[in-house]
Amino acid sequence: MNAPTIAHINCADCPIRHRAVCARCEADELEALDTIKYYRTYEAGQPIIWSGDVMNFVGSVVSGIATLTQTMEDGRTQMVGLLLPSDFVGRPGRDGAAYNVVATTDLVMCCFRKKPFEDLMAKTPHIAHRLLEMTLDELDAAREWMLVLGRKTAREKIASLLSIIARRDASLTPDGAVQSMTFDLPLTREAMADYLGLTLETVSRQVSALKKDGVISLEGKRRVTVPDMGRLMEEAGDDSDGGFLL
Amino acid sequence: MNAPTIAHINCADCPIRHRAVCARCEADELEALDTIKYYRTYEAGQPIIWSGDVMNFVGSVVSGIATLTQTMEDGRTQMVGLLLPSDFVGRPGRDGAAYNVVATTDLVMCCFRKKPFEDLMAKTPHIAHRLLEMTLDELDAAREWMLVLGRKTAREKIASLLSIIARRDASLTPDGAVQSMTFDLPLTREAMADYLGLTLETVSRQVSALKKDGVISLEGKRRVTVPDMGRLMEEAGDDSDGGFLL
DNA sequence: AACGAACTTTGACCTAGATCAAACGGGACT
DNA sequence: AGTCCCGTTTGATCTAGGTCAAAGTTCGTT
Repeated sequence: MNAPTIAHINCADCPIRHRAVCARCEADELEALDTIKYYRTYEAGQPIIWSGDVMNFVGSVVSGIATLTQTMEDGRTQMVGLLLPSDFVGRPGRDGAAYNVVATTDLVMCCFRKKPFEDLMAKTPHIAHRLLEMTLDELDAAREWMLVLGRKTAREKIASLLSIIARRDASLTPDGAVQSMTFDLPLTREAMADYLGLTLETVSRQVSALKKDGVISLEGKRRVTVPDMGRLMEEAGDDSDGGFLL
Repeated sequence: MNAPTIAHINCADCPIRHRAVCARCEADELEALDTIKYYRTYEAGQPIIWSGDVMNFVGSVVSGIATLTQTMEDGRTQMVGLLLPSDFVGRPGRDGAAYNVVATTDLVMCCFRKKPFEDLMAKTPHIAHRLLEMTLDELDAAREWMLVLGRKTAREKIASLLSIIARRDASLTPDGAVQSMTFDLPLTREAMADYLGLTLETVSRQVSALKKDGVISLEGKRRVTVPDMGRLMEEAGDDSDGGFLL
């Protein structure tokens, strides 16, 4: 049989180009994975897990978008993660979910029952290594977001969010360095506000301001085009090391 | 020979009670670790790594406290992690440091040159698993902190920080459930501000307010006693599920 | 004991973003 | 075509926390 050229820890055959590729995985490991995985779909708006629930599976997003949120008793909520295709959900070695996971668009997940996955992980070190790598990436992302939440102005926050979404979007259809780009905002103003620690009114105002200043332009409420990614990243307060490489 | 009863991924013999224990590690793995580790000390205020530097070691804190910070070009800084004894530093599989790491007190680190550590990790799956577990814990902590930064008021932020420090402190000398406790603040008001996304003046004011309201009392500027941990956690806005278990 | 430097507190004022409120799409129903 | 609903925009006002400034502590040094 053919050895696969692209091998992800979760799916050998998911219909997306996975962001992360594990070239080390062997064909028989993938086959082992194939025998225990299953797909599951969710509708837009449908909750996937509530914080505190037992979570008897792990998995990753195949298509669609989900959010990870934390909520205080009085209703204040903070989004702590945005799950785009190829992102991993769940925590091997722990039963309770720590966050609410909600599908914000129609969503397909590729799942594994937790126990078999953990068994497989114990047997195949590459999977654990890959998972460690992904978790470290997520940790970096979370820490980058702490800077956004703690120290950036509302305008910088919006620009940071747009820049992150654009970057993730671009990585799915890469063209090397990109100067301008267009994409769909997968989030309502309220969801953006929850991600950024702002109110939806402030989000709306700042989006309007960025539009007025020509940093972005809108087609409808959701379709955004960024004429100059470098400019956007300046607005985000990131050290723009010139080009926008992937 | 005696199998060790407490085995941490980094040190078999570090003079601290490690927060996290890996009972699965075998004696020979520990011996292998012993042969490649070394200790290093830093003075209070001394930088350990600058963001962007090549980092040719990984390690963990044995004693003392270090901070992980990110800085924008204009000087705004956000602390993204507080390294207490037993915390791990560094990223197997990546060369560049992503943050500034600074010793805030005199510090002892237990280090491994990165390459040998990675080799060892490849050979001993338990180490990778343990590291994954620790990284997932850190990710949870980072996400909890996102809620603090994004949605909590200044007073809640201070209470959250005190509660976290108290919790970590207590876990080093555990007594089961704790009602009241006393500890030293390891951070200046400025460092607290950088952690919380506030200014040092606001930190000072809110600490004074918590003191005036009897939530805490101070002995000097740094020694804090919390008469009622439950009260403190209420102030922090955490769902205080009654007792303060560890 | 006096001096300095670093850290902390407190006060007065200001502003970015929150809050409250009203109006404005735009698409999915009848 | 009308209307209902949900998301969005925009305006007017308020306030938590930032900014600027000046004292007060603590502690190590001469």
